[in-house]
Parts: sequence; C-alpha cells; structure tokens
Amino acid sequence: MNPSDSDKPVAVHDRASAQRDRILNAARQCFIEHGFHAASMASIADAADISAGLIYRYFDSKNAIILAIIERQLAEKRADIASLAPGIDFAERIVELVARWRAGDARAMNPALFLEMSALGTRDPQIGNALLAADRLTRGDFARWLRQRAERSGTTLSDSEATVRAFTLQCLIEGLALRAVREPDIGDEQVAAAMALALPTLLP
Amino acid sequence: MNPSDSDKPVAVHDRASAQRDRILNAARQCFIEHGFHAASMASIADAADISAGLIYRYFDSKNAIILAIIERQLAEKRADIASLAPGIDFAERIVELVARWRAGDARAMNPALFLEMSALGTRDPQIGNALLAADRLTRGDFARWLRQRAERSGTTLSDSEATVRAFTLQCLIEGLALRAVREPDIGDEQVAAAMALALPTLLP
Amino acid sequence: MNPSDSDKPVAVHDRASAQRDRILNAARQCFIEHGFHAASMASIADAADISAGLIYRYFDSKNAIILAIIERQLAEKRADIASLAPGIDFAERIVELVARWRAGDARAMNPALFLEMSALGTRDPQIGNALLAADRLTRGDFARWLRQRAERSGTTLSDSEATVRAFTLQCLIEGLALRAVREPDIGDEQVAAAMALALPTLLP
Amino acid sequence: MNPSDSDKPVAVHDRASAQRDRILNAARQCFIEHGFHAASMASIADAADISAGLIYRYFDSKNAIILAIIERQLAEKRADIASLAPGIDFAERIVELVARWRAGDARAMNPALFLEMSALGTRDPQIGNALLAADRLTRGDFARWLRQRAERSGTTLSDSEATVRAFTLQCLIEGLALRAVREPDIGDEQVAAAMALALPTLLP
DNA sequence: AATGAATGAGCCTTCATTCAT
DNA sequence: TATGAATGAAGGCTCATTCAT
Repeated sequence: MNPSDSDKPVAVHDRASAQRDRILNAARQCFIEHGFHAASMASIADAADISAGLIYRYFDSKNAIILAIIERQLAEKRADIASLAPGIDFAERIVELVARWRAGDARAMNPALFLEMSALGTRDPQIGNALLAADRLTRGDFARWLRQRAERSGTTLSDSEATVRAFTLQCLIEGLALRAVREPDIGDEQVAAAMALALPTLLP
Repeated sequence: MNPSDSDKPVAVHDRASAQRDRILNAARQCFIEHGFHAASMASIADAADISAGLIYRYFDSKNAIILAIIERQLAEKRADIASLAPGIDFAERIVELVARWRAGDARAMNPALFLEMSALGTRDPQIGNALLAADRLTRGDFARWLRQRAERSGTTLSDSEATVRAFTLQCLIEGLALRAVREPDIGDEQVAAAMALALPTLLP
Repeated sequence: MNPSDSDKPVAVHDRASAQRDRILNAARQCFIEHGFHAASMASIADAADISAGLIYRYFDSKNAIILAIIERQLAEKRADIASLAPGIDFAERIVELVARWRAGDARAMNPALFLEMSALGTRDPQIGNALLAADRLTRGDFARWLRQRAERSGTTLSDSEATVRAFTLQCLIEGLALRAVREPDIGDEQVAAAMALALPTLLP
Repeated sequence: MNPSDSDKPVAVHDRASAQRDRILNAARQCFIEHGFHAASMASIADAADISAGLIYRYFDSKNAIILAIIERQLAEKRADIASLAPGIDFAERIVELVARWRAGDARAMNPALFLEMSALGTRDPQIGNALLAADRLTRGDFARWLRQRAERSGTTLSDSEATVRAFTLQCLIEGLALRAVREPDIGDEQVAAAMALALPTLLP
C-alpha cells in the first residue's frame, strides 16, 4: 500500500470536516455571546479566522449552521445526562454537571443556547421535531437506567413508573440548567442540598 | 370649570398608558410568534394597529419595549407562582398552571418568552440583573409561604431549609415550563404524576 | 366641498404613483445602460435620487421592477406600432419610428431593452408568457388594420391572409429594431429604401 | 524518436484548443440557459467537467469567454446565412433554418444568445464593433450573392440596389430569429407563407 | 397625537478570480 | 496540467429609527 495516496481521501475528508468543525466552534461561541439571530456570519467568519464567503463552501446557509449547532447541542446534552448515570453518587454527579454548565465548559451543553433553541423550537417545526425526538431519547435513557438501577437494588420498576420518574428527573435537571443561566453564581452546596432533598423519592 | 381641559391630566395619562399597553400587548404577541430579534417594529405597529412612528412616542427604542415586556413577564410569573400558594391542593394547582402555560393563556407568563429572555439575560447585564432580582423575590415568596405552611401544620422550618426547598421547587416548576415549551402535548396526568412523586418531600 | 381634503386621497395616490414612476424611469435608464442583471438596485436608487431602501416600499423586489419595466415596454411597443397604422404614408411612419428608436426617444420602446427582455423570456416563463400575449395582441392589431385598409381600398382580405401579412410585417419591423440596435448610424434613406421595396407586397 | 515528446508540440496545441473548445461548448450551454451574466464560472466549469481554476489557464476572464462565444456565434450566423444562398429554393431553406433555430440546433446560431449579445453590443464598444463588422460582412455576402443570382437570371443589379435588398433580407431573417425566440411553437407553414409573400420582391 | 415616507447601516449570500499544492 | 480551497468585493434586501406634515 502506497502511503502517499493511501490516506489522501482521508486527508481530504479531514480537511473538510476540520473546517466544518472550526466553523461550528466559532459559531457556537458567537451564538452563545450574541444569540442565534444577532450573531452575524461575519462575526462567525472572524471567530473562525476565515473569510465570510468560505463558510458557504461548508454550510448552505446560516440556518444550516444553526441546525448543526442545535444537533451538536442535543448530542452534548444527551452525553451530559448519560454521564450522570453510571455511578451511585448521582447527586454529586449532578452538582458537577451543573458546575460545568455554569462555567461554560466547551465540551458540555451550553445552557443559554439550550434555552434559546428551545424557544426556537416553538417557531420552527424542524427544530421543534428535533427537540422532541431528542427529549424522548433522553427520557428513554433515563427510564432504562432507572429500571436497571432498581433491578440492581433488588426491586422492580414498572415501565410507566420509570417514565414518570424519568420525566420528573428531566424537569429537575433542566430546571437546574435554567438556574445555571439565571443565577450563575449560585454555589455548589445549594445544588447539592436541593438534590439531597429531591432525589431520594425519585431514585429507586 | 372649563370642560375642555377639566380632566385633561387624567385623560392624557390614561390615554398614554392605554397606548403603552396596546403596544406592549402587540409586542408580546409578536415576540411570542417570532422572537425578540425577528419581530420587527413594523409588525408590532401592525399588530397594535398604529403607525410605526408612533411607537417612539411611547418607547425610546425596541430595546425599551423588550425590557418592558420582560418586566411584565416577570410580574406575571411572580403572580403565577403566587397563585399556587394559597390552597392545600398544591399539586393540582401546578397542573392547572402548566396547562395554562401550554395553552398560551395571555394572562399567564409565556414559557417560550420566558426561555428567550432568560437567554438574553446572559448577554445584557440590565436584563440579567432584573432576572436575578425577580428570581430572588420569587424564592423569597416561596420560602415565606413554606414557613407559614409549616407553622400551620405545627412544625417549623429554618430559613435555610425553607430556601433550599424553595430553590428545589423553583427548579421543578421552571423545568415544567421548559417541558411545556418542548412537549406541548404532554398530558395533565403526566404532570400530576410527577408532582405526586416529587412534592411530598418538598412540602412540609 | 372643502378643497383641502377633497383631493387628499388623490394627492396620496399621486405621491405613491409618482414615486413608482420615478423609480421606473430611473430603472429604465439603468437597465438600458447596464442590462437588467448588471444594473444594481443602488444604481437605480442613485438615478432616482432616493435611498436604496425606499425602493422596496414601492416594489417587492428587483424582479418586480424588471417585470414592470417589461410591461411598460410592451405597452410602448404596442403604442409605437399602433402609431404606424392611421395614415397612408406607412413607409414614412416606419422610418420615423426607427429614427426614434435609434435616437433613444424615452417615450418609445427601447430596442436594446426589447432584445434583452426577449432573451429573458426564454428563461423566465412569466416573462415568456407576457411576451407571447403581447405579440398576439400586436399581430391582431396589425391584422385588423390590414383588413380595414383592404376594405377601404375596395378589396377584401381573408383572416388567414391578413394574419400572414401581419406576421411578415412584424418580422420586418422587429428586424428593423434589431438593426437600430446593431447599426445605430444607419441612415433614414436606407430604411426608407427597404420599406419601399418590401411594403408593396405586404399592404393591400 | 522519443515517444514521450515526439508529438508534443502538436499534442499540446491540440490539447489546448480541445480544452478551449470544451470550455466554450459548456459556456455556450450555460449562457443559453442562464444568460451571460447569470451563468457563473462555476456552472461553466461544471458543465465542462473541469475545475473552475483551470478555465483561467485558457481564458483570461469570464469576459474573454463571452467574447469568444460571441465571435463563434457570429461565425455560425454567417454560416447559417451562407447556407441559404446556394440553391433556388430560397424560401424553403429559410424555413429549415428557422426550424433549426427554434429547435436549438447546437451547430446553428442560438437566437436567444443572438439577441442578448446584440443588446450587449450597445454597452460594450468592443462587442458593438465586432457585431457591426459581422453585419457588414453578412450584408456583403448577401449582396454579392444577389448580384450573382441576378446575373445568372440574365438581369443586373446595381451595387446600391443589391445592398438595399440585402439589408431588407437581413431585417426579415433576423426578424424571424426574434420570432423563433418569442414564439417557439410557431409552425413552419406560417414561416413559409410569410416567405412566399415577402421574397418575390426581394430576389431578382 | 399621529402618520408613513425616507434613510442608511448592516445582513446574508454569490461569484469572479487567485494560488498553494 | 489540474484542482479546489480561499478571498473579498459587491449585490439584494430588511429594519430600527427619524422627521416633515
């Protein structure tokens, strides 16, 4: 295998997807700072350190970028929540997650974006449907994990019961995301105390 | 008394604040439908059935309207939450409230607007501070009510304990607002079941 | 009748349609100078001595302006051709018309625009249909006139024969329009000689 | 003889002019479909199945391509018209030619392009001059042929008389080209009838 | 108080052209 | 020779805001 052309296609693909990533990262930052609508393509180009025109080689339109960011965000959120599950120290994990949200950890969902895209879903059906689908996935993840956890602790949880708990957990955690946006300097202890209060009834 | 100016001061004031209200109602509708940024002054003028120029006699700028809407929204939210307190059937009240949110009841807070302005608070310090202040008020309301309720049932609740519960309730209820936006056709029963699950530990 | 408000509606309408006219005249000039595509909205605004944004109060888009210009042009062409008919000195009239075309008389059809919009009709079905309809009208006008003329001179002309002559006249005259574009300094005599040669067989 | 460079000069030249042709064919198609201005270099590159950058090795600019296309078109038109001359069945030949124009025969002049470039000649002096020169050639061809034809039929035709007839024929035939563009579904019979009517006075 | 015409900055997007590879 | 990524200058259009009436 000739190395000089064996990985050419890969290289080409890498370049393109690296550029896409570069643009998406820049866009994410701009959207966080100014909102989807107020962030201009020029500002994204600036942040990505490329020319404005070049963006259109990688994305059809600003809207396509917004969509891509939203999908990323949904994936990040799913991952964030998946990261809660494994252990036993559930409350502690949530505290950490909220702290990352508040800190603006670039690898986690951004809560302000999360709110804005939720509002957007109200007006744009395509986005609305994507959100709906993602929410159902998340709830399913949660319910599944709760039943496993129940099993592990020797009890059982009916499907519907698991779903109600998952729903409630979702409300609680997203409510925390909202708090993280509106009161960015709330302390970890407050979050921890709230979790200590609410979780016992929700977890099997 | 000269009839032509007898009640002018009052009339003028009435007229002016009626106009302001007219504009704010129109703006609210436009903001709900298109978002703060995408709603144009022209569309607001249209909805208010006045000319675009006239708006500037009552508001300095579009931003001033947004601010006014946000303040209204915050008041509505406080009222919404105050309406929860009085009775004993707290869960039922929440279900009703969420139903009104989902239905787009014009006299209640609009949840999509609530999300969007929360995101906006991230970028505009003036808004951020207004939200912070409102949240503290709400939490105070909640805590006070919880302590009264505790007293009424013969127990006591420390200040800090009341605050934690208030915080948790806030997360839960705002989480429900978010759900109302993202899953507008969730049933009342799901909300009721979630409340039945979560409230017992939170209420004294 | 109070004169100060009796003609207000008229005044209002006048203003708007005066502005539309102002814009169309400017657009016509720009289109003649640069072509439909190459003329910019900014150049039209400049020529009309108004701001670029204002144009959009009177026209939906650049395309709407092009359409309006084309319709105007078609009307002008029909009028140009109608002006040929009345007299007996048909050849002379044609010579005059071609002279006006060559001179760029603002009240007559502009032959360069005529060519460009004919080409455009190939690509834009809306324009294509408008042209087709206008051409049929013109041919009808011509045929009707030929039959009247025949009658007046004591002969008759069948419908189909009149149509063929009308078609031939159309080709000849439009061919002259093309010549006016491509050889703007051809002399009147050449046109007159050509007409003297061709018309006898075509006119009854 | 070293096979690797034996026929290089020829090959290179062939290659280069083949590429030029390839590009011009693609450009012609694009120009017909979208017009000179609206056709993009990218679309031409696509149609030619080469990269956009490569075009610039063979042509200095888009304008150079337009110029080349126009020159080609003028040659095609001259050939089209030359093809009319040889026989006696002149009318029939014209009918055939118009049919080819309407059908978009790739080897004949394209009438929509013909119109567009005529309009362009109004604005770009270089093009205007090229058109003028071509028209004079065509008229000369025509006049020469008319005189030969006269001779053959035993009469004579003065230079100026031949020129007037040539001019008139040109108008008629170009008028037909215009008709071919604007009424693409006119029947051959109509064209034939028109020719039967008009030609007798024009041909010796 | 009220209108709506007018402005002009700024936005998204396209495209001819260049250049490193 | 050939590619296609990259640029940057326009271009069409929208919109908050102002102002003469």
